[in-house]
Amino acid sequence: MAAKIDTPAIYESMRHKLVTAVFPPGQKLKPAVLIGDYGCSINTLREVLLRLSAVGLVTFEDQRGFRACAASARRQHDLTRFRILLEQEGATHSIRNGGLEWEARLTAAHHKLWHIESHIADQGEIAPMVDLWCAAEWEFHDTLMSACDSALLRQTFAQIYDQFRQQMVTRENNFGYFSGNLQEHADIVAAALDRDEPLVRRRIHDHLSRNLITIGVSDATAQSRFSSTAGA
Amino acid sequence: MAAKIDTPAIYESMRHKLVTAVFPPGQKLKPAVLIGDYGCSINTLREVLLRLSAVGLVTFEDQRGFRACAASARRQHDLTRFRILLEQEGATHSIRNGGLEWEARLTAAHHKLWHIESHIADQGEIAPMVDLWCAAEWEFHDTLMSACDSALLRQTFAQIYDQFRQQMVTRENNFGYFSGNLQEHADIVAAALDRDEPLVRRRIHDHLSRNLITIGVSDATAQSRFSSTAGA
DNA sequence: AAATATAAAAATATTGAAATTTCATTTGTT
DNA sequence: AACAAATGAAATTTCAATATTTTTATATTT
Repeated sequence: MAAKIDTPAIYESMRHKLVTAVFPPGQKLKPAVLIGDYGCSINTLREVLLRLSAVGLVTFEDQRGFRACAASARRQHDLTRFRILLEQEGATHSIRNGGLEWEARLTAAHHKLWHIESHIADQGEIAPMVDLWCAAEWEFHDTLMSACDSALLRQTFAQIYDQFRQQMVTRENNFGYFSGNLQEHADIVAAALDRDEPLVRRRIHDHLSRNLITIGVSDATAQSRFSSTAGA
Repeated sequence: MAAKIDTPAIYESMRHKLVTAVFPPGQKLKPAVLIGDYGCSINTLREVLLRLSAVGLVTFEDQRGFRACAASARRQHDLTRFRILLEQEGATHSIRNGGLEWEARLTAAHHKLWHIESHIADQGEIAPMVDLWCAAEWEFHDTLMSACDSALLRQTFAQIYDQFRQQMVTRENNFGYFSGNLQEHADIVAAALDRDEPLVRRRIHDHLSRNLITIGVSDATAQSRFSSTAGA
C-alpha cells in the first residue's frame, strides 16, 4: 500500500518551519514545490496552507497563492500590544483561579527555562540552544495562563504567540536583545506566586514592551489574512 | 462558458447562513449535500468549510467532517467575556486616537441603530426587522472600535462577534432579552463622546454581561477548532 | 434480550489532470 | 526609445474519480 498521508503531521511540520524561519517571512510558498518534502499531492498541501493562513502564519491572495506572513515593524508592534493584552488578562485569571497545582506547574516550567537561560547567558550566544529555549519559553508563558478558565483566550494567545515568534526569528539571534530575559521571567514568577495582580500586569508589560518599536509612516503593509474572504 | 465559480461568494453565503442559524448550531455540514446550493464541486466546498472552521464558526474533526459550531452555555459565557475584553480595549483606543471624523461616524451609526430599535420597541417584536437590526448593530459596534489603530484587535473582534452572534440566534427572538438595548447603546455613545474611558468600559461591560450565564459543571463541550491540528 | 461480529452503505480524504488566471518576455507601433 | 499588445510558460483553481475510513444495518452468538 502507498504510504498513508498524515495531514496533521504535515501541518505541524510546516508550522514549525514558519515560526523558525526555515521559511522566512515574505517567502513564496508554492504547493507544487513543497510536495517534494512530503509525499502528498498539491491539493493536500493546499489545504494545509489554507489552515495556516487561518492562524495568521501565512497570507493568501486570491489567484496568486501563498506566502509566509511578511515581517514589518507595524505588524510587530501590533502583535506585541495584543499579546500584552492577552497575557495580562490570562495571568490575572490564573492568579484568581489557580491553586497549588498551578503554582507547582509554573515553578517547574520556570525552573527549566531558568536553567536554559542561565546556560545561554554563560555562553554568550543563543544559537546552539535556540530550539530548547523556544520550547521552554513557550511552556513557561503557556503555563502562566494555564489556570485561566477561558479556552478562547488561551487559544487566541497560542496563535498570537506563534505569529509573534515568526516576526522575531531574525532578531532572536541577537544576544543583546535576549539578555534581560532571565531576570524578567523570574520577576514575573515571583509576582504571580505573590498573587499580586497589578505587579504581574506591569512586569508582563515591561517584559514584552521591548518590542514596541516606534513605527514609521512608510510602513503600510496590508494585514488581512484572506484578502478576498475576510469575515467582517 | 461554464458558469465561473466564485469561491469568496460561496464563503460569504455560508458564513451568513451560519450566523443567522439557517444552519443551526451543531448541524452536520456535508459538502456532498451543500454543492446542490452552489454549482461547485465537493472539493471547493471543502475549502470553504475549512476556512470557516478557521474563524470558529464551524468545527472540523479529522475523518468525520464538519459541523456548525455547537451552542453551549460554557461557550456563550467564554465568548461574552472575551468580547467584553476586546471591545473595552478597542473603544478605549478609539477614544484616544479618534477625532471628529470618528465621532461623526459613531453618531451616524447610532442614529441608524436607534431608529431601528425604536421601531422594534414600538412593535413589540423583533422578527420582522431582524436582518436590518443585525446589520445596524454590527455597524455600530464596529464603528465604536473603528478609530483603534490595531488591525489585529479589530480583526479578532470581527471573528468573535460572528461567533457570538451564532450562539445568540435562537435567543434574539426573545423580546424581553432585547428590550434594554435602546438605552444601553445610547449610553455607550454618550460616554464615548464624553471621552470618559472608565465609563465606556463599564457600560460596555453592562451591555454585554447579560450573557454571562452561570454555567453548570455538566457542560464540558470541547472547544477546539481543529481537533487534530490546532497550533500548540 | 444484550452483546458482538460481519457486511453493506455512506461519507470523507486524496489524487492527477483539465481549465483558468497570472507573470515575464517578446514583438509591434508611435 | 517608450509604450502597448501579444505570446508562451508557470502557477493557481477546479473538477471528477479513486481509495480510505466511518457509520449504519443485519446477522450471529452468548
